[in-house]
Amino acid sequence: MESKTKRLIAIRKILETDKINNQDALQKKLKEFGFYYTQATLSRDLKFLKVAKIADVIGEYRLVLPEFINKTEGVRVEKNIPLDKITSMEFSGNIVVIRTFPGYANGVASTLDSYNFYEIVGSVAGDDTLMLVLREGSSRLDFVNRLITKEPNLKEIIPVVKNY
Amino acid sequence: MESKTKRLIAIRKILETDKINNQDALQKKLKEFGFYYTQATLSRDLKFLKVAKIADVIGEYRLVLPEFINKTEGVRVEKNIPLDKITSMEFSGNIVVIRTFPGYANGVASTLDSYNFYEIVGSVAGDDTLMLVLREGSSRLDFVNRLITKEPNLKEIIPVVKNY
DNA sequence: GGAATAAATGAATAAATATACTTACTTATG
DNA sequence: CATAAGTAAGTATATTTATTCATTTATTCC
Repeated sequence: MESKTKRLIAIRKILETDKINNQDALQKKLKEFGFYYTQATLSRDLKFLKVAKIADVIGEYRLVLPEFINKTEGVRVEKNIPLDKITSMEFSGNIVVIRTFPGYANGVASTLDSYNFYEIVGSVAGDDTLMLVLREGSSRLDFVNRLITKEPNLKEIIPVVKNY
Repeated sequence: MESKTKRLIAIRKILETDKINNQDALQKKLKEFGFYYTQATLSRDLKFLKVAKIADVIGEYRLVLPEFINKTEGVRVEKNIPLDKITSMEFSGNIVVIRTFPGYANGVASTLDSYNFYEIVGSVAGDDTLMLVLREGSSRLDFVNRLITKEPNLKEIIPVVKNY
């Protein structure tokens, strides 16, 4: 049917502009545009369109078109600067301060970013220093363990850390 | 709890390597790793981790970590208020970690700087991440409230915050 | 045009997922 | 220390979503 395509387009348009949190809401919205279909059809449509239902930052579910999903990171196509540019690592509070050879902080930061460690909320880098913010609930040891599995030769640089 | 973090990490690891198509399968897989939890808990975990359930190319559903979702096409329509470049905001300790679209962190930081919020001691920005240091005595809520009065549309991005 | 085949859809239902409510336990606070 | 406040997680259930099955509607190919 021609109207199927129309409906799919309408769905995409709706999901682009409105916050729709389930198929029921979508069905109602479609009605406003003159599309009368059952939930079953919408389920099939969403499967076809690869729409995802994801919780957003405020903890509400939303139907999201695939291209609108926030890739946080990890997809950055920068060559991985080896972590052996790191010269030291220290902790203070929930901050990890990492020193590198001059000029390498950004490279190291983006390498670490690309690993997308759950324990790290975010990072910023200057010239020879970068900082990571540890996630609340994640311990230094959690982070260190994770790091070592990725880059075992860092062991010498990583300070002895207690689990807090 | 410590074990919650461990479980979250395990979930992420499993979803990275295996094809998991529903919470039931995830629950079974977790058992192999010694994690015994109910479906309800996994539902909460997936919400927290922003895992999506999407149909893949062969029409099977899969649980997918946010950063693994393929952006196929289409570009998000960005408005030109600088703060609309913000994609997420998280807190850890006295640090606010703000993510932006690539390249916009500095712009956003200087916009925020220009507001001269009392609650913010200072900021640093990288490429797509900036950090604000909260003033001692100022709560997250203080900051969030202040921010919302400036930029109400940020509400969607700002996490639910308790007053500490 | 009409039989054969495929596609689209709804109704009913199965399956999967989210959540209200409760309990145990941990962490702050006076 | 005691009480409050917060967090984690299970149970039971409500809600949401996917699918099976039947029917209708379109498409293909003589």
